[in-house]
Amino acid sequence: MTVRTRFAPSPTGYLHIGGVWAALFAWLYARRHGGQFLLRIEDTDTKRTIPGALESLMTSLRWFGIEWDEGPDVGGPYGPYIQTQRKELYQKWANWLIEHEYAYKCFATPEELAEMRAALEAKGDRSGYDRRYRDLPAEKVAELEAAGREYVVRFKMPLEGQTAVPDLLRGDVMFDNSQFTDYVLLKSNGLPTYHLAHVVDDHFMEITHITRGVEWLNTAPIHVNLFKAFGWEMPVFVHLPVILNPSGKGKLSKRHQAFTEDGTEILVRADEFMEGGYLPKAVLNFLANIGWTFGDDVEKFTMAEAIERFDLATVSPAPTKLPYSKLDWLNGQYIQEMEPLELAKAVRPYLEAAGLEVNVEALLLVMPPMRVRLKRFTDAIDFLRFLGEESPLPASATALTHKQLPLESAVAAFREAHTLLAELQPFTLEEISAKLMAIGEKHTTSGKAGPFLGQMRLAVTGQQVSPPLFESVLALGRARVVERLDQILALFEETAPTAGDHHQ
RNA sequence: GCCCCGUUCGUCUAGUGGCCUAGGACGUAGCCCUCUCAAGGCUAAAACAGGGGUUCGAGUCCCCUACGGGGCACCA
Repeated sequence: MTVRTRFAPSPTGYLHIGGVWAALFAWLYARRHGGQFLLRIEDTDTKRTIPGALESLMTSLRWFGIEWDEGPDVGGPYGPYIQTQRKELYQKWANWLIEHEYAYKCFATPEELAEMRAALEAKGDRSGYDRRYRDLPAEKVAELEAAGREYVVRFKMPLEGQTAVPDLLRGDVMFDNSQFTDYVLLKSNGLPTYHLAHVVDDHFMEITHITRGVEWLNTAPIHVNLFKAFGWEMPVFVHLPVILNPSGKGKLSKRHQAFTEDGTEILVRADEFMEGGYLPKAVLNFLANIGWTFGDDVEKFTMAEAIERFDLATVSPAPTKLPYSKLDWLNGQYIQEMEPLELAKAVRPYLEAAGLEVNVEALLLVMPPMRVRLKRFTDAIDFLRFLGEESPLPASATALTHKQLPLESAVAAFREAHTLLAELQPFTLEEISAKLMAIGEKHTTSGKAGPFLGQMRLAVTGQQVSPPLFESVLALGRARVVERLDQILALFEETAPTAGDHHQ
């Protein structure tokens, strides 16, 4: 039997990172076994569907490279893959259940239900329904129907005994049937609830492994009994653990505080990872390490490699928090492997979004040393600001001195650097580096270039932190550097007009 | 309140009765390297929630407690 898994989100908003994780595991498992992975849209709560959510969801999934073999847009032999378009199917099987006495029509009005709930709760019963329409005589049912009364279809849960939910990660989980009531399968608007829809769909779509969050474990007995009533073979249940909020309590939710107390940023929506400057393969690698281990103490691997050994059975049932700092590390590792051109292309949109116009050649020149410095593409913004916009001049010339580079030496060194860079031939990294180094060693009291290079960086880029000086100079280009040094020398003039030579 | 699940370094995890003086990774700290920032190398601190069993032997099996999480809709 070919393995068939599915990801079945509701189009109620942006894709959640936990959803990506669940989809990834289902996808990996299907790929591992050469089966199919499908995308199904559970939009039976029409009040909650948000226009555009479906598209955004598919865009996100595709950005990650999680491709479905069957789904709303690609079609497939078991479609349609959008539940509201399968309404008749659910109604047909709801009727089948009624005919075979596994379900019944319940005519309770909202008011009636509210009263019932209150009365039940007063007795400490939170089930919300007392099964009062379960055994209504056929004539009475016909009568109410003839009167045009609205109704829902409820499932006849077993009144006693236990239901075992066979869970791949936990074994048989036992539930007393007495704690359940008769749940709604078909709403009064004719649309199914999750319970009916997913059972019907998973059966007809021939899903072999139901992967879903643990929040479904408690209602799984309904599903198990439904499969039994229909006489359908039960898929394997895999209840995936929740992903917890690292900043506080509870599960990771879309309404969250953006940072934890130690200052790490909490990303939740799939698109936040895209905009945050992460590589999809890094995020996927990161997620694959949550609840599952590649093995051999290996933490960095491709999805192709993961597919070779992925197994749902070894997924941990324990809830976890996302270790975001590990994502940054992984992303940095992948960035280090990028070709300069590739990196330049990846980084540019982020610079532009930050309002920095940087030409590709300049960007390319500075990419080799930048590879090792970026955790996310967005990190490039602060590093390369000087390339994209006029950087502020130091407040005064003293800012360009150093205890090993007093004012007079600084003036002399900057003058020399100015002359040098204005004329240097060829204007290459090797030349710039050798000559600037020499200037530094010559003027510094310690004879080390370091202090001068640091001040030179500040002078040229206006930044305390930048890519290595020589690459920065190269990327800025002779013209801009010389112009910049003109301004720097003027600054020295203001501060110490008598320093250096004597034109005034 | 009732029911269900879970619990190894700060975090993600390895571990399926002896190979565990508990391994890896991120993060943290120190040192080296160094033009800033990084990267890289080396080193360090850091965990079996607690209590009872079972067993020659328990992180590994069982029970209880504690803690964490989830669920109890005509929402999924």
